[in-house]
Order: sequence, then C-alpha cells, then structure tokens
Amino acid sequence: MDVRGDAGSTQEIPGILHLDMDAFFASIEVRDDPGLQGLPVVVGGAGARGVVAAASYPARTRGIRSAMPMASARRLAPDLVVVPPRIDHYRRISDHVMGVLGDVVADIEQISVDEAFLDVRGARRLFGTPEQIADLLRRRIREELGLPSSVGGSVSRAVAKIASARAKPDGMLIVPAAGTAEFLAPLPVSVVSGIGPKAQEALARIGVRTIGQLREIPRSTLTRALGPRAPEVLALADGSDRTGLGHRARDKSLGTERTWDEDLTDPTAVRRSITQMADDVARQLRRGGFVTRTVVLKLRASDGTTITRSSTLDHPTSSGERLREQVVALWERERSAMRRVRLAGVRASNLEPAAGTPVQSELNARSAGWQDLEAAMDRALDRFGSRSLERGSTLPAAADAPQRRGSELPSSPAGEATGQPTGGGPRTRDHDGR
DNA sequence: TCTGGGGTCCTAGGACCC
DNA sequence: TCTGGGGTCCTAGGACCC
Repeated sequence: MDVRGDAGSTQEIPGILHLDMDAFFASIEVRDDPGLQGLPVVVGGAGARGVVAAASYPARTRGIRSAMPMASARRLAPDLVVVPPRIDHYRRISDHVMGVLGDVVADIEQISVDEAFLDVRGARRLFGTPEQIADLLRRRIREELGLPSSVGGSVSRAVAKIASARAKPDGMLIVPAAGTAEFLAPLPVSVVSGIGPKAQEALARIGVRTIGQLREIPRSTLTRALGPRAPEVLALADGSDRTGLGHRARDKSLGTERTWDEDLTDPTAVRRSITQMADDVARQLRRGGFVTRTVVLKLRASDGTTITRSSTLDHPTSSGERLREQVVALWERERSAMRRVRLAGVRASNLEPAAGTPVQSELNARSAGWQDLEAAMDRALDRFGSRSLERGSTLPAAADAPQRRGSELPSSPAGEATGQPTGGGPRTRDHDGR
C-alpha cells in the first residue's frame, strides 16, 4: 500500500496518531481522591483471585503491572491501595475524552475505553502539524478532565501505537517517516501488537529478540516462526508499513463469565449461576438490538483446563428462556466430568440485528448502556455520514436517557453488565474493563 | 496466595453438498 | 464400488488485546 496521491512534492506526514490515557482507571481514582496522590494505587478485584486492572505510576515503580494477581501486587507493596472498579464512571469520562478528540479530528477510530487512533492529515490546515495537534489534544484533556495522556505519531498505525507507549507517562513522540526503521530497530519484538508470549518464544528460538533482528532473518524462517503474520511484521520492521485507520465492525459476540474465589462443587449451584448468566446475556442482547444464533458455555476446572461447548439454534433469539435451555443442556452433558468449577461463562455469538429495519435496531440500542449507544452512533455515522449526528446538543441529550434507564436496572452499586446474581453464591468483584 | 472479564481473530477437523 | 475438489457451516481450542 502506498500513501495516497498526495502531490509527490509534499513530504510524508506522520499523520496517524495514537492517543492513550495513562493508567486510565488508576488516574481517575487518584484525581477523584487527591489523598491518593503519590501512593501505589491499583484498581481491581480485592478477592482471593482478583487481578490488577490498572496501576498508578508509583505502583509501577514497585514492579506492579496490570493483569498481575492482586496477591502478588500486595507482596510487592504492602501499603498498596486497592480501589474497586467503577466502570460506569470510567465510561462516562471516556465519552468525554472521545468528545474532545472528535472536536478536533474528524477521522477517529476508538479501540477501547482509553485509546483511539486519529488520522490528522485532514486537520493540518486548521490545527497545524501532528505535533501541534497532539499538544492541543493532550492539553485539552488535561484541562477539562484533569487526566494525563500520551500520544504517538507515525505514518502507520502500528508504529504510532508503539510510539505512544514509549512516550508514557504524559508525553508525546512523533516518529518521522524516514526515521521509522531506525526508531524500531532496538525495540524488543514484544512491543508489536499481536506478538504475545507464544510468538516471542517462537522468535527467540530463531534468535530474534529485537525488531531490527527481524530484518536479518530469511523470510522463510520468519514465516515458519510467525505464520501468516510474517509479511505484516516484516513491513513494520523495515518502516514500510502504511496501515491507516480501520473501522470497527459491529459486535460479533457478547457474554459474561465469573470466577469464584472458591471452586463450586455443587452442580446445582453451577446450574443456577449459568441460568442467571443466560438471562443476563439475553437482556444484553435485547438492549443492544441483537439476536443470537449460537450459545456458548465456558467452563474452567480447578486445574485451569478450560472447555467451551456451543450449540447453534435453528432460529436466532434474544429470549432468556431459550438461552437458559441451551446452556443448561450443555451443562448437563459436562457436569459429571466437571467436579470442581472455577469459572463458568455464557456467551452469545453469531449476532444478528434484531428483526426490523436496521434503523430500528439502532434505536433499540439507544436504551442500552453508554458503550452500546456509542456503538450505535458509530454505525449511524458510518451509514449516513458525519453530518447526520451533531455533537454538542444532540449527544448529551441522547446520552441522558440510557443513563437514567441504566441506573434502575443493576441491583449492585458497581454492577451493570454482569447483572445481578442476587441471593446466589458468593459474589465476586465486578470485574473491570481493561 | 498462581492467573479476571470483556472481547476478536485464526486454525483445524468433520459433516454435508455439489 | 472409490473417490476429486471446492465451498460452507459448525464445533472446539488457542493466541492475543485492553
């Protein structure tokens, strides 16, 4: 892929930015409670099997990282402050952040609550160079929300993301087109999104630890180690990658799961729990304006082995009753082999828009949570163009309704998507969002 | 006191059809 | 009385991301 027909004379602009909020959940909690300033703070589950969802920078200097078991984090910092997640709160702040980005840049791809890609090549005339735009965005987020963020910039999306990580905390790093390969060469391959522990192992076996070393490996060797991703990773390494913004496809699945602090040994308790989950998933489907064709039961045994069992329906549904039947039938087939259950989950995949016109299902989605509302707006924008929905007056007004509606549903303070395992077994912490 | 919860994407085998 | 090749759907598992 080449850059657009950009009248050959102009220099190639590193106009793909990646903006990432710094320690998002933890930064919010510290902002809201200044007494936490300077302390090792983590957001996450406090239970026996809790993990860290986000760690403040003082916590990070002690070696604490997200996804770390909470017990390990406590060992590293006995004075650790553990704050339970407030997902709805974070989501509202996320909406505000994305609103700021949308004020300045038309072309945005939000990829999670706390990060987004921006193509600023069209905003130059109005707002200046990528550096100036990044500055403006970070300043506005700091002023309006009191939160730190970092920005990376490049000619490619993958490199912009790597750059933002190098810019943290509270910094900016724009990589010029010509300096891309040089910038990447010394970095470990693990910085590339998509190169996880397994791929790193495979690369280490052929002597590759840095991105620079990737380029010296014969293509065929690299392909054996990485599989079909090899060409893409190679393009990254030599600076020729030009991937721009993607566009978020509509939701493909949705579900809920739960890990118990102590394994469940009573099959009836498991059954009760998964029927509640099925109801909850059905409710999420209806709120989102979806029906599902495939119901998946996920089970993890005490030794960590995980299985999934699915069944596909003749007719798509969003009925809790139907989901419960399916999920219970799947459980009945496995229960004798699953004496101790650590985790159970229910997921609906093969989603389709609920009956009615597409527009109708978009309207249904309005009664869902903020995220769904946003997804619905994204789809509307895709379909009708960016003028179809105005920011400013329309957004907050539309956003008010689901907020009120949402608040009457959950029975637990922190809860929302997880539904209400009322009266049932031990209620674990309500997850997180990272 | 080993490892959460929400997802996406990919692969591979088997069934089934033409 | 043996057997190709292509395509699609379903199921299951695994790697990976935030």
